[in-house]
Amino acid sequence: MARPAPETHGEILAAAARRFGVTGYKGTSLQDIAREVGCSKATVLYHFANKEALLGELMAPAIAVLEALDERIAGHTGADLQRVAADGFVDLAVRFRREIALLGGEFPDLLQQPAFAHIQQISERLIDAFAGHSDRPAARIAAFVVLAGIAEACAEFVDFPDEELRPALLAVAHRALEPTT
Amino acid sequence: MARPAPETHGEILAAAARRFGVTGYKGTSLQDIAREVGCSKATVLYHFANKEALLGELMAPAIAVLEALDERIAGHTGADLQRVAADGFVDLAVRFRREIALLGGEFPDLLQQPAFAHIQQISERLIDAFAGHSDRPAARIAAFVVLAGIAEACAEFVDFPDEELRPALLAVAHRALEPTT
DNA sequence: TCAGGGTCTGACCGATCGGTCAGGACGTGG
DNA sequence: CCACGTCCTGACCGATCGGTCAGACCCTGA
Repeated sequence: MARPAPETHGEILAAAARRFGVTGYKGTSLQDIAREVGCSKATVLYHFANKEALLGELMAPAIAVLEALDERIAGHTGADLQRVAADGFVDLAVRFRREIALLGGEFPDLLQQPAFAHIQQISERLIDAFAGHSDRPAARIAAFVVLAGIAEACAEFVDFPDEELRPALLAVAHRALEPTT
Repeated sequence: MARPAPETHGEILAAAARRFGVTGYKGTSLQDIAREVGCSKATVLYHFANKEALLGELMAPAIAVLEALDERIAGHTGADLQRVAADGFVDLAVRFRREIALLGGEFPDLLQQPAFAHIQQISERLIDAFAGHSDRPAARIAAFVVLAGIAEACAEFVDFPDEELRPALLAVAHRALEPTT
């Protein structure tokens, strides 16, 4: 091969994003990624400690924004909280919909891993915000439907332009969420 | 072991449903299922041709009801269609939420298999019905959010009583779906 | 008593998984 | 010229996967 410039790291990252998006995390082998890059599996593991580290580096920007949103909603209450959470989450989901898509619906499994444990808690706080801090089952169920539905829709409509997807998701979110009592 | 009655078939089915629900289809091995039953992996494969046949028998009732819903919505139009589709899907999702949960978010992968290919088409017709036959992007996006969100919520709220889950899902579905123009 | 069919099992198979390791190729500074 | 660090590789590892197979066990009917 004799690559003059060591841009392999980025190429592996891009190839992994593509493969994860098609066949999911568990469904993609290091062999698959190496084949797409055109290098050996050992090279992939030279640039990344292991498969999980690859996923971690791929998700890092999205997670950082998610944590920022988590801090932001902590300063709001009532209907204001609901609006800030919905707007913030839709914006995040649209911006990072490629990252959401590449998980391929494997959120539940991946969130079990200790490295992503705090994301589970953040998503629970988001549900709580969507529900307007209400613990009525109907409010919590509606909040979950909105959160999960938006995430899935972002994975589905990956090729839609941002300026069309974002307002449509915002509209359905505000329609679906109950007004805070 | 010396089992007097050959009820092993049903025991394997029940054990598979439990395991799939916890670790998903791909994440559950025939070994896992055999261990839960207390028999050998070979016994599992004596009662079922292969792993996919096991899943097929587990999902058969839910698929039959889904196909019935698909036929039923074919006879309606307009706002009537939207209401029938939403009510029918919520009812189906609640009744078979255990089956939805045991797929563990692996729908996209599993639907690729030719055995489940027609389910993909049914879900597309459901989206179409939710959107009131509109091809406006916003309507189709809202329809997808509702469909995916309800499915995910059913998997999440597996232990909720039917009579509490069903009306809550119906309410959020009717709120979220745009009125047909 | 014995033949036959249903049930079940341990041993085994090839494939693939994530991951390790010794070492080759190559550019660079002393 | 040589030593060193970076980049990369083929060969290999143990584990696990879904699936096969010959045969053991047991009940039943002739």
